[in-house]
Amino acid sequence: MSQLRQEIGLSEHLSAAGYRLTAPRRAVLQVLEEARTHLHPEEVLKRARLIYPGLGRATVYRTLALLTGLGLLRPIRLGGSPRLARVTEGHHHLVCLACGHSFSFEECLEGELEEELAQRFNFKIKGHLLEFYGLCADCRGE
Amino acid sequence: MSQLRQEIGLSEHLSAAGYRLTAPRRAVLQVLEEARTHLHPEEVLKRARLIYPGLGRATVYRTLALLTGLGLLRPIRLGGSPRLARVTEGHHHLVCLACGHSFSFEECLEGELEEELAQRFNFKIKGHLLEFYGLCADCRGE
DNA sequence: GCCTTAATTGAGACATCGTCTCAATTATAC
DNA sequence: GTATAATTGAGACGATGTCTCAATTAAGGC
Ligand SMILES: [Mn+2]
Ligand SMILES: [Mn+2]
Ligand SMILES: [Zn+2]
Ligand SMILES: [Zn+2]
Repeated sequence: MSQLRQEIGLSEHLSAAGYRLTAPRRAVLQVLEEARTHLHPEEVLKRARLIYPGLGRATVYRTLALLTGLGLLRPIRLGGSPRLARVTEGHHHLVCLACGHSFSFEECLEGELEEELAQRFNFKIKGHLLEFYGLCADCRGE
Repeated sequence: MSQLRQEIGLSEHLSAAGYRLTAPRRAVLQVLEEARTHLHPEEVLKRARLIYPGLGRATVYRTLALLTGLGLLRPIRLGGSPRLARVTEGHHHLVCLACGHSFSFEECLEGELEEELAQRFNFKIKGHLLEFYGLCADCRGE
């Protein structure tokens, strides 16, 4: 019996939590699932309107808040601008304080710490973010 | 000869970088140096006006941007609201995605990684931020 | 399939936050 | 002191995010 990894989408989570699956929400969810980068909230609105033209700004923000409250989404801030990230993605960045550019890396050291903190604070940890910040080569004028 | 640890203030950094030391800026710097928490930018404005009443909003944001560009200050986001932090402070938080409350911890694992990344990206690292996020006990209804 | 009903919606006013322009002020070097 | 360029506050402006409310609609019970 091959045990296939069950990929649970955002919409399954939403309805499992007792929220209605409406057309406006589906549009927002689709945009989030198809996004390959950390999207700006207004970019989510723009893209979702291509799927569901009448979509209101408030609905987008309401849906984003819903997903955040469920621990599925995470608002981050990269180089001054607000972005959205799936909680399960790793976020490891170097961010330049002068120009805002960011660079990604993959190393992850937080496994051990996570368990310890979860116990100490009675906290259900869903993800983490590690940022180093400083000045990039360009901004140091080198 | 006792080697006293020289505490260099923000204003010394500013003038060393060739910026003028004006009364409005001094007020902002004083607020930042006396702050015991991560301040909201608008809170900086309010407090600095107690020192220098005529202070304009733009001047505050301009000064904050200056300090950020020099790598002395770091805009962070805690539970949905923008905050300012001294770059040299450690920032290790658990943040609840539902209510926004945050908890601090002290453990720090990033020393080794820091050097490696600085080389790889030719980046001058000034500080870091480590956040775990998830759901606190209250928000899980326990 | 219909009905009922509470959840959800979009419009648009509103609030907050942050930026920009420009004429007036002022820190600094000489 | 003077010259000069940096810096300032006012206030318009733009962007982002929230709120209210009447209209719509998903979902469950029949
Ligand atoms: Mn990691
Ligand atoms: Mn650390
Ligand atoms: Zn840079
Ligand atoms: Zn919470």
